[in-house]
Amino acid sequence: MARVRPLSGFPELTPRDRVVEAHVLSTLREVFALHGYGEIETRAVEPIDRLAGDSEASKEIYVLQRLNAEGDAEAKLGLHFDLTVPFARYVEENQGALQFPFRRWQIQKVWRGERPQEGRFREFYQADIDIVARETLPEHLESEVAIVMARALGRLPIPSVTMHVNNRALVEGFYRGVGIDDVAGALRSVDKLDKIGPDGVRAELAEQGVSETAADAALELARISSPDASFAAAVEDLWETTTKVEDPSDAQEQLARGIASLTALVESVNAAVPGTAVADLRIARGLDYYTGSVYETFMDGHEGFGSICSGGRYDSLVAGGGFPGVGMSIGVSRLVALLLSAGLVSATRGVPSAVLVAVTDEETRAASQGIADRLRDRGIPCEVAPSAAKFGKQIQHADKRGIPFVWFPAPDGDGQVKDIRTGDQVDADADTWEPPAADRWPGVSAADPA
RNA sequence: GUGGCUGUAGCUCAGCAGGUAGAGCAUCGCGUUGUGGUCGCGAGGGCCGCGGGUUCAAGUCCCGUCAGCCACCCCA
Repeated sequence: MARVRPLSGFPELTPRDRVVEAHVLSTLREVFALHGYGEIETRAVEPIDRLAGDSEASKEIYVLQRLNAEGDAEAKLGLHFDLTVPFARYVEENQGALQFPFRRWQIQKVWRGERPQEGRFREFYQADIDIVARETLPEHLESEVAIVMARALGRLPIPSVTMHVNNRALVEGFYRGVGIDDVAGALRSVDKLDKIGPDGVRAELAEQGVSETAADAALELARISSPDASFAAAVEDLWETTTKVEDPSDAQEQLARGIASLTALVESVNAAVPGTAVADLRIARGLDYYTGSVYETFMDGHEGFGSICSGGRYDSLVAGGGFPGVGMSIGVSRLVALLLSAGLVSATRGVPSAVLVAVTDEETRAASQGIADRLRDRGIPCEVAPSAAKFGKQIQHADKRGIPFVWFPAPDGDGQVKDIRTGDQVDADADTWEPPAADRWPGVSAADPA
C-alpha cells in the first residue's frame, strides 16, 4: 500500500485546533441568527457554464466527473469556488418560496485550484451573510450587514478589527469625472497601492491610457480616509480643484450619491459598534460586480494578514437583472490558520472530556463506567481510564490531554474528584457534582496581550 | 498557473570539504508497589521527504517529483 501523504492545499486539523475552528463557526452562526438571518446550505456543485462566468475564474474550478464517464464526455459539473454564485442560483430557483428582503447566512466549504500558501488553501470554509431584495434594496441594509459582521468578529477571541469602507458609486463618479473610462481597470490598479506604491499605480494607469493628471487625482482620492464623515469635505475639495471632463454633471451626481451613502454607512456602523468603521477611499475590491458600499476588514495590529472579512453591494444577483443585494464573507479557514500559527488563540484542551474516571482495577471497571454514565446523564463529558495503571499514570494521562478533573472511585460510594491543576481533592457524588462552567467543555482562549 | 526558498528523531535544530546519523526538549522504563508534575540513572526512537543520476563512497553534489513557505496572479 502506498504511504499516505498530505495533499497540497487540503489541510486537516488536529482535534485541538478543530476546537478553535468549531468555536469560530458556532459563534458566527449564533450572531447571524441573532440578527434574523436564516441558514441555507447549497449543493457543492454547479453547472460549469454557470460557474465559469469569465475565463479568469474558470482556471480555478475543480470539475466533478464520474470516473468511468465516456471518454469524450465533457465535464458538466464543477465544485463551487464561493458561496455567492450558488446563492444567486438558489434565490432564482426558489424565489417563489422566499420572502424578501431575504436574509441568509451560509457556511460551507468552497474549492479553488490555487497555489496554496499559509492561510490560502484549495479547500476552505467561507461564512457568508447576504440580504437580497426583489426590486430595490434600501440603503440602510448596507449598514446592517457591516454591523452584523462587526458584532460577529467582536465575539471571536481575536484582537479588535477595523472595517475599511468605501463606495463604488463615489469612486466611479469621481473617476468618470476626471476622465477615467475603464473604471474597473483603474480600481484594480489602485487596489495594489500598498504593494506597488504610488509610482507603480501611476505606471499601471498610464498603461491603461489614463492621463497623468487623472492618475494623480485618483491617487489623491485614495489618500483620503477618516473614521467619521469628515472624508466628505476632503473629497469635495479635491473634486473642486481637480481637472474634469467637459460635462461632468452625470459624474458629479454619481459622486454625490456615493458620498451621501458612505457618510451614512460610516456613521451608522460606528453608532452601533463604536470605533469599527473607517471611510477609506482606497478600498477598491477587485470584483467588478459591486456597485455601492464595499468593505474590507483588518485585524488591528495584524494588518499583514490581509482582509479577513469583505464584501459589498451589488445591483443584480442574477444574470437577467433584479435581486439587488449586499453581502459580506469571512474566510474562516484562512482566519483560523492565521490565528493558530500566530499563537493568538488556543483551545483549552483537545478532547471533550472534563473528567477522567480512574480505574482502580479491572474488576471494578464497571463501577467506574457507572460513575461516568451518571456524569454523562447530567451533560458532563467524561471518559474512563484506558487501563488500571498506577494512579500517578492515570493522572498523567488526564494531564496530557488537558482533562482538568480525575475521579477516584471508592469501594464504598463514589469516592473523590481531584482538580489536577490545583491539587484540590474532595468527596463527591456523581449525581450532584458539577465542574465549573468554564471547564465543562473545551473552550478557546485568546493569547494574553504581550 | 509562473518564479523562488526550504525539507535530517514526535518538536526545534546541528551535521565540517562527499567518508557508516547527533543534541536539547518530548516519549518510555527504573529509583519511587496505587495520587502526576522535581531530581537522578537508563532505554527506545531515523526510507536524512520520495525517485533517479554522478562517485570507490551521497544527509552533503546534479536532475525530477511531492510537501511547506514566499512573491506574482487572484482573492478568503
